[in-house]
Formats: sequence, structure tokens, C-alpha cells
Amino acid sequence: MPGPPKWRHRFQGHVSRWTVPREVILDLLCRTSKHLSAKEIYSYLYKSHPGIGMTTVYRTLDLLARMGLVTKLVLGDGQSRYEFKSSDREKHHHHLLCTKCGKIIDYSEFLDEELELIRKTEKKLEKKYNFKILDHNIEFLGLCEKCYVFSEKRSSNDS
Amino acid sequence: MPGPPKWRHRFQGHVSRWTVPREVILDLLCRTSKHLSAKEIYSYLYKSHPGIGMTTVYRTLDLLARMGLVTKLVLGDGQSRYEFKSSDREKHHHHLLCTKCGKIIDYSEFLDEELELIRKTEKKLEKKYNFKILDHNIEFLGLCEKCYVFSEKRSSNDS
DNA sequence: CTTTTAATGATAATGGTTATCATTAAGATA
DNA sequence: TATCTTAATGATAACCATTATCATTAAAAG
Ligand SMILES: [Mn+2]
Ligand SMILES: [Mn+2]
Ligand SMILES: [Zn+2]
Ligand SMILES: [Zn+2]
Repeated sequence: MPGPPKWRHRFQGHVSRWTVPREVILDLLCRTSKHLSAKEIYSYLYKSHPGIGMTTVYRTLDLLARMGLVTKLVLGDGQSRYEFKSSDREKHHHHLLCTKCGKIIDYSEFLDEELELIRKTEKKLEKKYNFKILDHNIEFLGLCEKCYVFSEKRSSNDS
Repeated sequence: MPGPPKWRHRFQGHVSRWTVPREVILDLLCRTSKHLSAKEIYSYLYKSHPGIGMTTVYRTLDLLARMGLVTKLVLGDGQSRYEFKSSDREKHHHHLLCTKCGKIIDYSEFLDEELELIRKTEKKLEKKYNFKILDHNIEFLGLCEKCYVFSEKRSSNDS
């Protein structure tokens, strides 16, 4: 337990020991806005903590996800990605996903209306399907700016 | 090309040959409302067409997805799932996903308001992020009826 | 029917994730 | 602070969905 156990209090009731890998992985995720894969996290931490193994990265990410501190994104590119899940509503966001290059854009504008409708829909769905709704995913798929202009050039050349 | 080539016309411009595996896989998907994995499709077809290999199932599903006839669902349970994507708007739907048992519920009620808001949001996002939106995913995560009552029993026993 | 070659399918390879298990170290105790 | 208990770790192997290879097959054109 070297350094200030910045996140220890969060672990009450979830696990019995607050360890270096857990501190460091959570700390990395809360400092970045990127959507990191396990391997990327491993590679990044290797510089400062070469002792941490891949297995522990996976186990810790799974733990953090179960605790609700981290969101696991499964986007179909072969590896899961993880992002810190801030508790304050300001940072709640949804995603734009480029199906060509994999780019991920967070957006949090226009959410007020969106979330209001979601609440209403959730209530109706919970009642109709006897389903306890705990979270939602909203993502828009398409082409980012770069990929779009590229595909336009191609289709004009293919004439 | 045994039997009526029910789907052949759809392939114009996409591929040069309309084959038995393609016909049979697409036919299976359009007849079921389930969300089938590649292995499930392979197993099912094995009864009537033992010659079709797993590789072809994967290749065909990928083709159908690129053609827009099928939707690929990546839900994080280790295998992708596929469902027929009807062109008529009546059958457009979103999903309720049970994070405990993996159950998938299609819902198409309450979509009018939802889709209207989506259109508006899409326009704003396309403008702001120079992003060409082609599709959307909306899913609600939680516990299905069975898994919810089970978790309630457990927590009351744990007192 | 013959030809062309897109498409197939048996097989091996890939790669992300998980299971094993001996070792380590967090936190409790004295 | 030194010692103890055992949760947690990490090296390694195993798992398994998906993809790559390549010889063979069969759509469909002539
Ligand atoms: Mn994000
Ligand atoms: Mn569905
Ligand atoms: Zn892109
Ligand atoms: Zn369930």
C-alpha cells in the first residue's frame, strides 16, 4: 500500500484487501478519457509497475466493473474496452462509433431530453416485461469525418 | 441452386454467385426470431445440410451483415449473435438484456417517440461531430423476471 | 458439356480471455 | 515491529471463438 490509498474507501464491503494493482489500475482509468483495452492498460502500467501481470489486470477490471466503478465496452473489435464511470451525472455520456476505423466519440450534449425519454421508456418496459432495468447503452454507428471523406473519394474514383 | 432461389435478387451487385449455404443460412435467420450464434446456426443446419462448414457459416454471416440483411449483436458473452434485419419498419426493435442469464427480449412498443428523438439527436450529432450516422443501438441492461426474484430471495436469506 | 474461378470446407493458426496453483503481501494480531 | 493468516497475485497453460490457408468443388457463363 505505497502512496495515498486514494480509492480505498470505495472498496468497503466489496473486497477485503486494497492492493497496489487495484489502486494503480483504477487511478489510470480515472485520469484518462480514453477507452482502454486490457492490453493497453497492461502496457501503460508496465512502465511504472513492471510486476503487474495480465491476469491481474483482467481480474481487477472485472472487479471494478462489478463494483460499478468502471464500464466495460464490448464493441466487436475483438477486445473489450474499459472506461471510468464517474458518479456525477455531468460526465454521463453516450457514444458515436466509427464502424470503419473504430474511433469512439463521447457525447454528452443533447442528453437532457434523451435521458428524460429514457426514464419514461424504462418505466413502461419494466412494467410490461417485469424487467428490472439498471443501466442503458445508446450508441450511434457510422463513419467518422476521416473515414467518410475517404469513402467519398473512393466512390467518385470508382465511376 | 436446389429449390427456389428465394433471396437471389438481393445479392445483385454484392456477390457473383448465389450458393446453397447462403440461401439456407439466410432462410434460417428470417424464419426465427431468436438471436443465434454461429455455432447454433451450424448445429441447426447440420441436420439438413451436413456438408456446410463452420468457416462458411462465419463468412456468410459476415457477408449478410455487410449487405445489411442481418444484424450482428456483440453482447459480451463470448460469442456474437445474429438476427435477420427486416426492411419493414414494423419489425424494427431494440433490446432488453439480462446481465445475469443472458436473456434477450425484443421490444418494439414505445418506439415512435424514441425514434423521433433519435432522428433529432442524430441530426445534431452529425453536424457537431461531422459524423455520418448510419445506424443505432439502444439497449437496456438489467435483470429479467426470473433472475430478479432469485436475487431478492438470496438477499433476504443473507440477512 | 466444358470452362472459369468464386466459393467452399477441412485444417491449422491466431489471439483475447480464463483456469491453475505455487508464491506473495495486505491487514490483523500480539 | 515481528509474526501470522489467507486474499490476492502472476507465471503458465488451457480454452475457445474467430480467422487464415489452400486444395477442392460447384455456380453460371459460353
Ligand atoms: Mn466513453
Ligand atoms: Mn432482436
Ligand atoms: Zn473512422
Ligand atoms: Zn435473467
